[in-house]
Amino acid sequence: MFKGEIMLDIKYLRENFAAAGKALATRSGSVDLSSFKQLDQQRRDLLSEVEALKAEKNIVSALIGKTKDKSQVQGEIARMKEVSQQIKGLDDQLRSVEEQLSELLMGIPNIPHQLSPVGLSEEDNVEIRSWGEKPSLDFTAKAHWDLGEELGILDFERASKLSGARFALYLGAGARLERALINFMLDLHTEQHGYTETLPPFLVNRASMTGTGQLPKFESDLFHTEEVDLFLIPTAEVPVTNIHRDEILSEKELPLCYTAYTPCFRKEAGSHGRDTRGLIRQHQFNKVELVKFVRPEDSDAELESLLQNAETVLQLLKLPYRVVDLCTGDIGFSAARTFDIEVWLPGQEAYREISSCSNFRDFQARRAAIRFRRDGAKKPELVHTINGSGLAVGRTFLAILENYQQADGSVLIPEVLKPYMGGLDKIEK
RNA sequence: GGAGGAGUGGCCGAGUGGCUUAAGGCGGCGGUCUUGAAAACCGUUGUACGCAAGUACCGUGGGUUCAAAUCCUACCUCCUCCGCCA
Repeated sequence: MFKGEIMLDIKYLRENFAAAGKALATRSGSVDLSSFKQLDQQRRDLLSEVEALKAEKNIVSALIGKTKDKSQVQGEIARMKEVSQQIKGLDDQLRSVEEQLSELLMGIPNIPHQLSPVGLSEEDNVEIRSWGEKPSLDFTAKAHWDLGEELGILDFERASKLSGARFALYLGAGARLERALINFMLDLHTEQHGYTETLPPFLVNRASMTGTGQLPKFESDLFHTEEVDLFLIPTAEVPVTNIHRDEILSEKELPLCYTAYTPCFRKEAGSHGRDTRGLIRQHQFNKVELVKFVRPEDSDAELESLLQNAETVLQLLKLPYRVVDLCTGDIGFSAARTFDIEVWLPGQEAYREISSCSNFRDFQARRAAIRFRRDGAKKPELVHTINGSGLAVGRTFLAILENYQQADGSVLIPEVLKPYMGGLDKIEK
């Protein structure tokens, strides 16, 4: 039953138990499926037992209803009273078994895509292409936090006074540049790439977080509001994907493509000591997200085109990057396949992630009950969902600072952003 | 925050304890008629689990009853009025 929710893929797991376990084993972290078979069998046994009793109850109750003289059916009434108690008991057992089963299933990550390279960690990711020339500077490249503070467009000290570590205060041309990037990205994706702009809530409920896979497993990564049971979104993926939760779409409206600018909030629990300086890892950052709902047979191609839409942003900004195919050990919980785009940062002499584009196949669609009906078909099918950053705005901002820095400490404005900067072509002291 | 009202199928809407496996209408689909179309008429039209019989679902969760869309209860959402507020 699992009221309201779509049955998790119990049938698939039942029929492909060994294969699923094997595929999941290539992921990082262990998945314990040992209790599945027993719970599944218990559930089915209870279900058939309780349904038989309910069928009997329905028939006898109808008979009692039709009988005018209730004294003739006192025996039936007494018996049904007992049957009702039995049903109540069995329903309680069933609910408990289903809760355990649901908890187990909700904790199982997505099965990796067949095309994802098998590997244990980041080390085994596969670079599939790179674009652009790394700038050859005839001076020592500065890190963006030094550049930003010297130019007076970033103030980390005051941000920490306001909120604490891992927050940033943008000032003047810096604030303007962040806003310019948001507008530039949204305009590009809506006007050139065919996405519909959305501006969703930044706080969502448990059902939404569960639909996309953040809950129940990753609650500790999320900011939560105390008085009402809501969470600050860690990515626009959550509200935007959940737009169509519990809906049946029609085949002709697919693919549905949305873009959204939102701030994102992450606790970054467990990353103490990493990227403590600068904009790389913040509790709050801006991101423009791309989200697609597609037919299953289109999802591989649609991921590729979404990836290109994200790459286009970097190409227009003339920022060098590479694309990495994540291996099975490095893919996130909900994703089946993920391409990361990593931008070149001269200040760190390293590529750093600036976008993550994933095909979730039917994983989120199942949890969030997002389906579509093919033309002429009777039964609805699960859609595939795809999303990716297009791009992380804060990281784009810092990539511009580091790649466009000049010997005198000033920073040039990329050509395509000038109209968004009121014609400004350089940030200087 | 205070006082009222309401949540029923894709949509509108009837239903205040048992011939409701939810009336009727609209929309959708199929058909009859037509040179074709419209109109009219006839039929059909939710989701999940299950091989099936069947079971569940009338905002959500509990409860009362042999029997709940219908009664009780808590919560959620929306509407109206008052207060406060960007």
